Amino acid sequence: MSKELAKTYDPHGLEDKIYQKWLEKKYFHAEVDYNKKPFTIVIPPPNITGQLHMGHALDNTMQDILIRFKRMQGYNALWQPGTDHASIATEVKIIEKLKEEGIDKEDLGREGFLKRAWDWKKEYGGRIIEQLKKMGSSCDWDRERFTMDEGCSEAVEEVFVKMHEKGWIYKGSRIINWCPVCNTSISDAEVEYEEQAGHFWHIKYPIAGTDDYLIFATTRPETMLGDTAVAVHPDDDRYKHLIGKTVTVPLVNREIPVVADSYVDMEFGTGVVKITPAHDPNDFEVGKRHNLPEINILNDDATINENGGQYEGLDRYEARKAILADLEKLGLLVKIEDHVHNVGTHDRCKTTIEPMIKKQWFVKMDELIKPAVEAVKSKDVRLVPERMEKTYFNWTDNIRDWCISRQLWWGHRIPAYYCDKCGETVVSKGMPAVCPKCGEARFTQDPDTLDTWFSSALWPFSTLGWPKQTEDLKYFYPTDVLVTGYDIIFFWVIRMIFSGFEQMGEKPFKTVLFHGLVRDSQGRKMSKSLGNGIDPLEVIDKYGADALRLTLITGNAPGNDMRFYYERVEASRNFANKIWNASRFIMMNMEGKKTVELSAANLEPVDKWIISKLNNLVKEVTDNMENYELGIAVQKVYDFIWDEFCDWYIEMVKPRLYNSDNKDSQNAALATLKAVLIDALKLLHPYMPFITEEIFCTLQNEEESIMISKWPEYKEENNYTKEEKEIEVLKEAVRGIRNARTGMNVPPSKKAQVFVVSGKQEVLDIFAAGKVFFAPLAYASDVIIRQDKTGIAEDAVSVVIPDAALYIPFAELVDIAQEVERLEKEEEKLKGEIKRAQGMLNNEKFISKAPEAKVAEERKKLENYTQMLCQVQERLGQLK
RNA sequence: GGGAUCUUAGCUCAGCUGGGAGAGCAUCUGCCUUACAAGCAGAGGGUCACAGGUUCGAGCCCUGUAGGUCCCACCA
Repeated sequence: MSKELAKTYDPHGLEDKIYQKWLEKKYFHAEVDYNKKPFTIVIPPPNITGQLHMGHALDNTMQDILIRFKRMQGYNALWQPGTDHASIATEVKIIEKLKEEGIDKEDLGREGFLKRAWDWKKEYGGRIIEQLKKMGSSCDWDRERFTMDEGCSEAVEEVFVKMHEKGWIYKGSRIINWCPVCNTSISDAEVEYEEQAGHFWHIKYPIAGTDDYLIFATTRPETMLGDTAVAVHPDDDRYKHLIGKTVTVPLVNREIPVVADSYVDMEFGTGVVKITPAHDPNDFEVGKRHNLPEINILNDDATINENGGQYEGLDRYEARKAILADLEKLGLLVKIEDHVHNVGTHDRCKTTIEPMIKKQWFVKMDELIKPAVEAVKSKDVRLVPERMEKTYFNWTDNIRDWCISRQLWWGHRIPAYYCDKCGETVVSKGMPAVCPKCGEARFTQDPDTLDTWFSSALWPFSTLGWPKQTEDLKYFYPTDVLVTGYDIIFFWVIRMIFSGFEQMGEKPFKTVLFHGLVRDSQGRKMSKSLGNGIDPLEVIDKYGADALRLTLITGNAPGNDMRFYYERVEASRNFANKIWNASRFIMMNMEGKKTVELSAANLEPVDKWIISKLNNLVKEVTDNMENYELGIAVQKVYDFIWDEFCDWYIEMVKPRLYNSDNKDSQNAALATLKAVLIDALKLLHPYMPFITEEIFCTLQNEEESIMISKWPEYKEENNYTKEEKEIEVLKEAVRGIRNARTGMNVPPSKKAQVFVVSGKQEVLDIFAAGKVFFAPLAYASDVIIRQDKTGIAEDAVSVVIPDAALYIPFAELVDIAQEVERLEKEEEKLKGEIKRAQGMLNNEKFISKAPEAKVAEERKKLENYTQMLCQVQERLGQLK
């Protein structure tokens, strides 16, 4: 006896209860087992500052689908979870929180601050994990990791020391992006360019020893305090004579040379550029080429420093105002133009960054990147969709050294130690014992921490135990698929790939499956400031996680953005309800009957038809999923369940279920219903894990869980081509009759006789065999099968299908004029089809060049249509 | 400036290697048919942005044009 399903589908409570069961049974847990093939996914670790948003929901749904699919296929599936310390994002949050308490970061000191940070981690670090569980994520929670846990930290130190020894990590004075609010350097990838309305100030510098001037334009006049040259193009005739001369920087009265450099664009502005090597990346390069001094004019908080003379202490924007005012007084400000330009801002706090020269740690990229480029080129690492390769190479081709030091406290501290006595730098795991240079035993560790991506780059192997050579690492690495958004290709994907090759000598994953952004119903990015974000938890609360998952995965191709709106979730929920009710119906009919075995001998043509359909579905869906076409795969399952199974098959077997006289037939129907439902549920399970589990377990409580059941397989013996065709004939006839009846406004309650007429005995046999369900579906009071149409009322409604005609004598109900109109429409349609087919077949080139099968197909169609047209025309002749 | 991508039904989008245009929602009509009105049965609605080309055959491949979105570089 099976349990009963609740009367209506309600995900509330159900989902939590099921998830709890899965956890208790340890279904998510994976252990090394050489008898099984591994399938591994590492989660993109969410930030500990994070709340679940739609992006996470999509990302994790995709991963869960793949993991559940592979687990059912018999792989040893490991989904490795964890969280990211997210150094700057978290530090900013903590500082905000401290501010509310009236505490300044500096007051706490490093130790105190870190204690607060760990408290934060404790409090919020697990929040998003709990939210992921709501989604149904089948992560191996026993293996949860954190980028700053002991093992990951060891991995970071190991890599830093190794790469430093190799010379690929170095400390250097370079121009970097400085965030004056966060007080730290940031990498190029963290700079966001924002279009801003600004001005072009045209300024004159007096040429030394003359009364003449050089005029140039600038958007950042305050940087003139750090000018050490002006540059012109070497071929610019207007200025050739001035090369080598000097000009005076007003206000600070510094004599600086006029240099020639092809970096200058003659066409742009006046063709003269002021050069500030310490505060502009291009100028920095020019400065290097011409050996110019680098004058830093800014403090870390972007106020002017002692090099700024009378402007010292002013904020950068106040200084700008003051300088412009002073220039104007001196008559050196020529004009002001409105100018829209791109301003670099910090992606976290939106502050305008200042380029500055600082001593920072860098990773040398030129050699490191090579295997990562090669791997993608050779498809050793496959990007899905393929076009992402172009984005990938766009970055690798223009790679610059990676600035990895951050002037932050929350993160992995750089393992570099400076001798207190001689200042020697020692990079080592842990504090060195003595200075190799002077023998001193006291050191001070570098105060900086590492870019948060430095540790996430190691995530695929650090989570498996590296640098220890663990069994996990041997077995589960390289991982199989990485699922992530295309927006972090540069930040994360590339860095994992080169780190994998460098540290492990092997790629970190075989495939990267990209998804797009989840946007709002109007196509806008969901954001806090717009307030247009939809909380996945709210959606789950309203419609269930299954509905949310299905919504996120359908109607969307890999790497494409998608719009999210509630109507779509509703449609998904309706589908869940549909399956629920169909299952309830099947179980109701199984009540009190002995469990039946599926036996081919007892199967009727409809049973074979649906089994054959399912068999093809299994093949297609499996193929689609192997190719990461998740949306296509689930769409096919959806169509199969709703259209073929519910709307056709269940309706077709109802008469057999209600008639207990023929037990064999009833059993065959029940067995088929059950078997097909179970396999369909299995195919759907990766997408909608909760509802499928609930139904599966209710339906057959001998098995523990659908999630560890076997994935359906394509079987040659389940291929019933003949029955598939036969049932399609009946479906076609039913559709035709329904169509005709609707056209006449005949209500379903009004039954009528249906005559089936065909000269072909095999067609008549099909109807004879299917009569039991054909009759109710065609609203027939009786189905009369014969070889000719003698004795059928002249004014009967007629429906033409290939090789047969159906007649429905409605007597008083038939409106002859309407019937003629309908048949004429049919005639037109058929004529069109015939014309099309003839067009193709009359084309000699088509006959000679197109594949034979295609030509035969068209011939068969032409034959069918011609024959149908004949019947329609004959009928029309009678009626007119 | 370089690159990517999109333009398909009223709306949102699928359409896998070229072989008779699909779904969901919306609209219209008829149904409480004993699993489901969160449903059933039907209907209407598309020169697949435009212009060329390749091909027996193009929504799909190539070239160009227009418009939208995004990424990178960067404008002193």
